[in-house]
Order: sequence, then C-alpha cells, then structure tokens
Amino acid sequence: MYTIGQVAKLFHLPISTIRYYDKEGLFPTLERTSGIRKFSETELETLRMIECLKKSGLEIKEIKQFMEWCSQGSSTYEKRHELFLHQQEIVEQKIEKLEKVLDMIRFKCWYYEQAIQDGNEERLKELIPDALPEKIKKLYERAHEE
Amino acid sequence: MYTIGQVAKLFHLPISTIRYYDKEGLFPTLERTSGIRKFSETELETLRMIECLKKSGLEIKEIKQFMEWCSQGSSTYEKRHELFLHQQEIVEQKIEKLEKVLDMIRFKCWYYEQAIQDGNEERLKELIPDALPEKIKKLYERAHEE
DNA sequence: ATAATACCTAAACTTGACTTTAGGTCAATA
DNA sequence: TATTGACCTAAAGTCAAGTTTAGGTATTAT
Repeated sequence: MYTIGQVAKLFHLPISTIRYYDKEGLFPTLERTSGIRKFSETELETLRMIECLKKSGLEIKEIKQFMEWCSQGSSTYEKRHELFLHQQEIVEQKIEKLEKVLDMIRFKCWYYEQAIQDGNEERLKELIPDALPEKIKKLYERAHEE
Repeated sequence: MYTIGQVAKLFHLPISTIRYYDKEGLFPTLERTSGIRKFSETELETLRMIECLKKSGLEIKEIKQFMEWCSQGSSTYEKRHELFLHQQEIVEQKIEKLEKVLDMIRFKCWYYEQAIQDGNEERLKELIPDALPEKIKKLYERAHEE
C-alpha cells in the first residue's frame, strides 16, 4: 500500500495530477482509510495504463470509460480488446508520421550544414528539388509528398 | 500566388487556423494586396515547416522565434541548424517512447485474447510476470521497465 | 506546546491552440 | 438591385488537462 505522496514520487508526477485523475474517476476501486487514499498494486497498474493510453492519444474521459469497463468484469473483455487493437493502429500511424517528420528534420539539418559552409542559400536554392544528392533528395521527397 | 481559401484547401486546414498563425507572426514575409493575404511558395514551405515543427513538439511561440531567425538571414544559420539537431533528438525519443507504448498495447491485446478464451483472468493472473510465454514476457517487461 | 509535514476538499485559475461571433468591404452573379 | 461568396478584423469563447489557492485535519518532531 502506498500514500499519494509515495505514488507521486514513484511516477514522477505532481500530487495534484494524481488527485485530478482520481476526481475524474480513473481509479474506480481506490480505497481510503479515514479519508486518506490508499494506493495498491492495482492502482499502480492503472497509472501505467493511464500513461500508456494518454501517450497513445486517448483523452481522460475515454480512459475513464475504459476503467469503467475494467470494473464491470468479464462482460467487457471484447470491448477492451477492441480498444487496444484500435489504439495499436493509432500508435503505428503516429510512429509513421513521426518518421516523416524526422525525414524533414534530417533534410533541414543537411540544408543548414550546407548553408553554413556556403555562407548563403544561393547554391542550395538551385539544387532543390532535382539536383539534390540522391540520399538527401529521398528525404526531401518523403517530407514533401502528398 | 494563392488566396487563404486555396491554401486552406491545399493543407486541409480551417481558414481561421491560417489567420491565427499569421496573427501569431508565423508568416513574417507574407504580402497583401489591399488587405488581402497573398500566399506564395515561401508561405507554403513555411506551412510545411509549421506542421513539421508542431508535430515535433514545438509551441507556436517557438516556431515564431524560428521564423524570425529565417527572416534575419545568414547570421542565424547556426541557430537554425542547432534547433533541427535538437528536434531530431526529441523526435527520436518520441518514437522510442511510442515503441514502448506499442509493446504495452500488444501485451494487452494478447492478454484480452486470452481472457476472452478463458472467460476470466484467473489463469492469466498466475502467469504474470514470470510464467508468461517468452515473446509476451518480453513485451511485458519492456512496457513495465523503469 | 508549537511548528513542521503529509494528507484532504472545493473552487478558481492557467495555458495553448484554436474557434466563433459580430460586424464590415468588395466583386460577381441572378 | 439584391444577394451570394470570399475576403477582412477584433474580441470573446472554448476545451482539455492540469495547477493553484484557501482553508482544514491529523500525526509527528523540537
């Protein structure tokens, strides 16, 4: 069993955030002794899930929905499974988009390295887009497609 | 040259968002004819940069700073280069974190498949963490490390 | 005994990134 | 001629996700 302060340290979160999550109903089975929250292993796993689902793009409300399903038992296994299947796709798409962002950034890194060497952008402007070195051209194209 | 409406369509953005970016100073060289904004290729590339930098986690203020550097010419090449080097790291870290999130999600997908088959979580609870199948155990551990 | 800590609540405040509203100009179409 | 459509502004409103404030309790350290 952990107090809110201990949990805050474990997860590097402000206490106020954990209270806020509780107020929003994210710990449906959280117990208290004379008003004071007692966090068990269940709540720690819940917090891990909250962090995971938040990073995957869910809102607090939606996470609350999921936590409600959890406390409804075996009848919601299908729903929970579908949620994760869906979030899997979402996160895979997020990663793909970030890979594209990374190509744009890599292109710009190269661009400014050249600009620093040249002292201006005259030569570079001539190169774009067709006369770029092969590797750089690929970055440029992936970053500019659509 | 494009009107704001054309740009909005090209980028699938609401007109109000583009006006907002302009108000925040994100198009330092944008020209107008009798009050009406005229977007050139420069502004389109700026918009691509805005989207890229936003996805990499920069705030509008910071993007504005970058745009100011752009209009200050060659004296800011170094700063701009450093910004991209830094954002490259940030985005690489973001991707790593999302890979970890993905492991948690994959674990949960497997978990609920099992729970659906079993009709309950009894057997599963016994398996965690040591008696999990090798592949699943790896997902579980990566998702729970730290 | 008093002061410092760790906990509690309700309610107001903050922040960033937009979006909406209310009002107006100008050109073209019915 | 009137109304429709595309543009404009300033200012207010919205939304999520916290954070801060103001006030209170209970336990422990000096």
